[in-house]
Amino acid sequence: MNELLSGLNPAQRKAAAHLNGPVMVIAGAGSGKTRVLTYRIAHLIAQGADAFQILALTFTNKAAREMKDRIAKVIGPAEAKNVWMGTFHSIFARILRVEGERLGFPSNFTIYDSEDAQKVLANVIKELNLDKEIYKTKSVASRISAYKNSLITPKAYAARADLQEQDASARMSKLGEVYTQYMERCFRAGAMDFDDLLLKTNELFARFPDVLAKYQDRFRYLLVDEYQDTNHAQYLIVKALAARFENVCVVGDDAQSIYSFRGANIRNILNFQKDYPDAALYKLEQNYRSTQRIVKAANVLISHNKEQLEKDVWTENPLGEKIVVHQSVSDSDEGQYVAQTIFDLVHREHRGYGDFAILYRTNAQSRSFEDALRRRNIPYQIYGGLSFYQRKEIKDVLAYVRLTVNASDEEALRRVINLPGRGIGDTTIARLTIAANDRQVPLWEAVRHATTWELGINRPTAERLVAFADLIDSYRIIATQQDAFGTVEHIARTSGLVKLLAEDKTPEGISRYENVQELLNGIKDFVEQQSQTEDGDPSLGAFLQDVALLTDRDEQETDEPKVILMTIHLAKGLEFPVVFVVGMEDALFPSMMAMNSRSDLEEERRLFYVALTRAEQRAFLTYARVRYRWGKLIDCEPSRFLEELDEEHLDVHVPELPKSYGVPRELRDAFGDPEQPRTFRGSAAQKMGGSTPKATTPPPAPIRFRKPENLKPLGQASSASGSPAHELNLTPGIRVVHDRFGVGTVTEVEPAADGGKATIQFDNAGEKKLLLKFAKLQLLA
DNA sequence: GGGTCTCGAATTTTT
DNA sequence: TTCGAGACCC
Repeated sequence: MNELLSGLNPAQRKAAAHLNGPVMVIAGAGSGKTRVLTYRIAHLIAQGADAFQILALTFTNKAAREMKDRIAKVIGPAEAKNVWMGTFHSIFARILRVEGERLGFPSNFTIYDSEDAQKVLANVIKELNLDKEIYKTKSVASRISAYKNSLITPKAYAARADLQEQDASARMSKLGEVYTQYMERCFRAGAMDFDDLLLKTNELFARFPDVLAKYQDRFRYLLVDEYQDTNHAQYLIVKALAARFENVCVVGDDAQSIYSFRGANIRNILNFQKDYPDAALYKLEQNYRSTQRIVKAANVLISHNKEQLEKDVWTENPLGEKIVVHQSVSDSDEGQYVAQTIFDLVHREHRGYGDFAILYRTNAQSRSFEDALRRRNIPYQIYGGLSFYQRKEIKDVLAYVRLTVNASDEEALRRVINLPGRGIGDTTIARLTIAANDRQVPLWEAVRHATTWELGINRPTAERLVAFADLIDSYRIIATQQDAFGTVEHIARTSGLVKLLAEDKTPEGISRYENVQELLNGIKDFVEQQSQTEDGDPSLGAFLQDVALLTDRDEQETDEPKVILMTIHLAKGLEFPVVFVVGMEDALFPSMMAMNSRSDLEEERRLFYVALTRAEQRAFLTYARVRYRWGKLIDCEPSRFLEELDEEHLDVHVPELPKSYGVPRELRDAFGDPEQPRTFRGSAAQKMGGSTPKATTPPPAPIRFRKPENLKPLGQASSASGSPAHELNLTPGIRVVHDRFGVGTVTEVEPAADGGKATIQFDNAGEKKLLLKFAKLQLLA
């Protein structure tokens, strides 16, 4: 054993070697967490555990893939293949394919992605004659998703007066009905959404103890990666599976919990020791990634959070350079500074472009960096945005595939029934929908019976419907005779989809066409891969299962090194030699939506912690004084997080503003208010600049990131005019409704020129301090 | 049924 | 500003 684990440090080794009983590993950033998981699995097998008895759960396909690869290297690919390793969703989808019939789902059930789910909801809302301005599909979807992640089924919801009241106060008193209908529609379509995969697994385990026992017995060793990101549903699944043998090892870092908006519950990791009182706790505190400066600065930052597990991350790495904090005049200026700095470092320090990452809070920020990088001919790659499988043309092809595999799949049917155009319009589909709803059957049945049921559809259209149904049936036959590649190629050719794409000669059209070709190549790869393994399954159904839970494809690793641009969320788990964290401004980072409550703010701080700890050697933090947002130029203040960093580790660049800066054009346009003396703009900026020259003035001015309190922020004077929120004339005691927090009582009002602030005690969301200028409050009638 | 226009909304997003 | 959805027109 010692030989196998000899490459680990003492803490890592203990964590990897402690095989029985509950174990929690708190792994600081860059502390070799994956290494521990990998060696723990290898060690388990070396100690005689059957690879088939090990279940390792991750959050992303990428993480699962990486771990698989690493384990294969340690214990050999043959044995590694037997370990059940994958995302929560893929593992439990696999189990539900086998066991789902107990819950009434066919084994070929479809997995609806978020887009499908929202379309179903939109239909339900429409059919229930609800106001779509109030029942916005997005917010309805996120509410339902939150319920599912808390295991609140429509039935459970019906028993929860508090939740109903909360929804009613958001003027969605029919939410329960929408939820019920939505579930019903998915069920009839033989479909589960992402959340269902967890919800139904819980239901399965709760209702069928024999099934639970089977999997408890099978998975004697559980490992969970990124445990801090588990939601309630995932938590309960793990708990249920672990109940018998309690050989459960969770690995995570509470300081990197950044997905609470997706239902992740940081309490799961904070309470692990309460759930398993005799749990062993190991802390991986040695950081192998970053310089001492970065590690120390990150520690100081995260120490501002109240809720956290105690740990002391340290490193033996060199001290490294100070973290540069840089002020820019504007967002475009910020872009230029970053591009210029990358250019300089590439030449001065002989770095490659691939050494750099630019991390931002919101996708919208990428533009100024793209512009600046392009101007300097610096190659870059943006991550995020639409993934391959979310593209329309790909989803169109896959919809045919889905329909072939599962004819009940309503969303797939709706998507392709008139694509390419077959003369089947909205009216016809509406009639089919009514017929299917009346009979409580899948929409497909109505299509199939278009000529036999009395639906009021005219003869030619009914015949076109039957022809379409025949076409899909013919695909089903092909699918039994050919592998996935053969079938999809046949579908692409004969459905008319490819022809449709080929006709479009615009650059976008050509790209769409190529994407479909790319999909076909991917299917060919899949088929070849499957045929190489003895128990492989190259069928269409197998392909669809494989693809339904993929969001990204392996990023095309280009040979050319490129500067990476991505959101901080996407950067979690990655590392880069040089990192720029940009847009370090209040209301941007921390996000405005997160500034009202302690827990939200702490999550933003963790997000900054994640950003900072991505850096191996150098980190740059930049902010701008003004920035275009929603088409308007707005005034910005440096992020409060910057003040929280220990200045000992910082190198603050606040360039002297050029003399000609006086009244810059862009500012004059936006803020030119003749009645407003405009000295303070300049003087505030000058003060910021004044502290730069490090050696000169005797009493070194303390670093100030924030404007002195007595300076009114620019722009407010002119923009303060009547937004509805401060016409409400709030006084303490008034009951109001907030979009997100629901109903609350005003407890305190602080008037100000810009609308002021109000403290509100929300019935279900606690006390919040809201800026009236931004909070969309409504009086409760 | 498909294109064009206007309006409105606009963190983060592992699956 | 930009993106998307929905209304509206041909």
